[in-house]
Amino acid sequence: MKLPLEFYQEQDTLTLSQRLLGCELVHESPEGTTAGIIVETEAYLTGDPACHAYRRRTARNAAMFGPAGTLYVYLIYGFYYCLNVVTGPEDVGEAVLIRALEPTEGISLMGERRNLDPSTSAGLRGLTSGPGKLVIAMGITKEHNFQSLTTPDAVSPVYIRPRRRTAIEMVTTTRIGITQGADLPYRFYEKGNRFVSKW
DNA sequence: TGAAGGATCAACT
DNA sequence: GTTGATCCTTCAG
Repeated sequence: MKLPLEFYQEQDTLTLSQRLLGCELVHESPEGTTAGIIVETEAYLTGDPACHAYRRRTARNAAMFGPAGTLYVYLIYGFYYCLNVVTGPEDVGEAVLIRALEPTEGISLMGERRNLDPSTSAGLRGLTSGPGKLVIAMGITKEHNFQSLTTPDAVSPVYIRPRRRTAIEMVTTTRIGITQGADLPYRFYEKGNRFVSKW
């Protein structure tokens, strides 16, 4: 059921950013399985000054240069991790940032990880309504950097599967929290979904 | 060798 | 609306 390698290989980064909306991100962790529908993404392309791979390949951004369908996890502001899906051919540093999820599975486990009460409306929304939050709720760590979304390795499996739902209305805007390339329309989210981080 | 700054969040006023 | 928490990477000297 998981999306095959070809899904990541055969589409460019901007197309993938849009097509990942409505798909479901799954983590089969030792504590239990958590999953959520992707409702917000951002694209980071080569030649884009906001992209970590813009300057050159370094130890930090090396995963972005891996094959499509690889995970890129990195620390931001010293506190939080962000989760990216690597796209583009090998040796091309492009990726899609997953910015928000709508929880579907393992909600009580997410609540424990986030120290929130999912039985309240605010608590539920707070589980995954931002890139740093969803990484905590899903139990994803820096150990998942470089892991494949299609070929499980030693770390607990993370993958994305299609999820049938009615056609969504998509909104295209500029990206959040960056200074370079701030005018580029590379952010995509599901219109009206309350788990989107900001609208 | 050092210092600046960043794809964030939560708790303040 | 503003600010503090806190750490790793990068670039300059």
